[in-house]
Amino acid sequence: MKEGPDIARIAALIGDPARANMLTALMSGKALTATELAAEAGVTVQTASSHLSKLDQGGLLAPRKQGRHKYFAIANADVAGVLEGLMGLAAMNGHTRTRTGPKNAALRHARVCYNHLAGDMGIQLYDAMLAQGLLQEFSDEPQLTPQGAAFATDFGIDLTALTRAKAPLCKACLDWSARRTHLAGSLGRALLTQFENLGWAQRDRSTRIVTFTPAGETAFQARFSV
Amino acid sequence: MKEGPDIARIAALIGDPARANMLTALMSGKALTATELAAEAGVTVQTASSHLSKLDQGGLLAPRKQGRHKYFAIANADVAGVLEGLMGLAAMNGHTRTRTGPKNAALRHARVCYNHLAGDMGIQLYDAMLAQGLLQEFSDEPQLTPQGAAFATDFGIDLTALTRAKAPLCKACLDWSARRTHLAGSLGRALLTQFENLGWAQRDRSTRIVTFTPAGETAFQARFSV
DNA sequence: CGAATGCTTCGACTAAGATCGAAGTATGAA
DNA sequence: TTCATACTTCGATCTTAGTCGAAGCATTCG
Repeated sequence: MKEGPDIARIAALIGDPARANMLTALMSGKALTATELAAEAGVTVQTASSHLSKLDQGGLLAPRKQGRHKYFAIANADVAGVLEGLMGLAAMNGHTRTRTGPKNAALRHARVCYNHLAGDMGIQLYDAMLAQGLLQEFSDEPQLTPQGAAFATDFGIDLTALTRAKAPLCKACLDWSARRTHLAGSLGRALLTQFENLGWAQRDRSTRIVTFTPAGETAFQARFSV
Repeated sequence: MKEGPDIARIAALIGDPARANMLTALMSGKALTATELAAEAGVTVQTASSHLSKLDQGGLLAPRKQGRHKYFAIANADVAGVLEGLMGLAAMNGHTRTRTGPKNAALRHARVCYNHLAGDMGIQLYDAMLAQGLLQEFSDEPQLTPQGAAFATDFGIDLTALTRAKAPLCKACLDWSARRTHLAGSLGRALLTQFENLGWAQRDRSTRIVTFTPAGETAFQARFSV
């Protein structure tokens, strides 16, 4: 009955528990199949299928058919941003479905947040890069310094390829578990990939947890100490 | 049933049409009473009261009692950011409750987006400040240049007071009607206030429309031409 | 070609919650 | 005090949409 974009429709889309669980699972950045997402949300495949088609129609998901599988992923960075924002709001107001346990502790320690590293280690990475002068904050947004660029190249990251893309290189992302800033953007993404390539860490398929090997943990600590 | 913040609860909060209308109305930055919001949403006061208490409990609103009135406002910038993000998503997918008409045209031309200027004129302001070297973009986030600081002071804005506050001075905000960037942050806010103080423009109480006087329009065009 | 797997459609059931009338509380004015 | 205004609470009704069983396509494999 009013003017303006129909914010209610897509908010309601995210507002269903089953759909929210699916979206949260997809925030790992990985594409998942309908059956996997059904398990993730705790519903049957029929129900999941109905939900997924609605999310797709709402433009929140980008489905991709591959043989008899259908993979779903978050549609774009805008959607991911809104979801992270909602997580922040929910965390701020204590509306967390607290299930404290080892799983949750691992999540708080190191996890994937739409393709970049979050959790305690994500925060440490960000703080260390600031302290070492690799990053600098301009009005709350991080900016890569010349030293930072040299470091990135030395670390095996192709900066020219990243800057060619339209996505911003550095972006601040607010962590919902600790309410602290960590590094997003294409550089944050490239760093996590590089951690994996170096054998320092490994992403878990569906839980968003990032597991560092003992050697990887020490190498990380040596390189990114505050 | 899952770990993580309960994103569904607050998304569902925004997802009800009546509540979404209230929130959209409050995006003007002005505080409104329960009765005004009831009219805005097209429901009775009883219903509105129920909705408002839920929004309050969810931490999305900041109510303030004043005599026998109760004023509601958006709780904080985080909430406003999520709402703008949702508007962007909705607009992107064509989920607009299109009611094209003079009212909508005025909205597209100049409107308030959580206290700063948006619409065509907001975009023009941003582009002109970039072209004149008052702003510069670092990784998609605007930054005030020394010339920009001089201009702001000359324009009657107390920059030292703004920088003292914790809120970022400059921030990019994506317009949902045109998908273009305009200036948010405390500077964007101060500029709109200054436009009002100079008698260039006037905000409408409930529609978010910003009306420029003929003199104000020409003064604006003279100062902020690309 | 079956057989098996992954996903979608259909239809019926159910539960959550939005809505409003009516009555109740609080503040301000006469 | 009495009336009026602003808001909240209660209770009943009713619509919406989430859910799953069953059946139907589509794709791959033996």
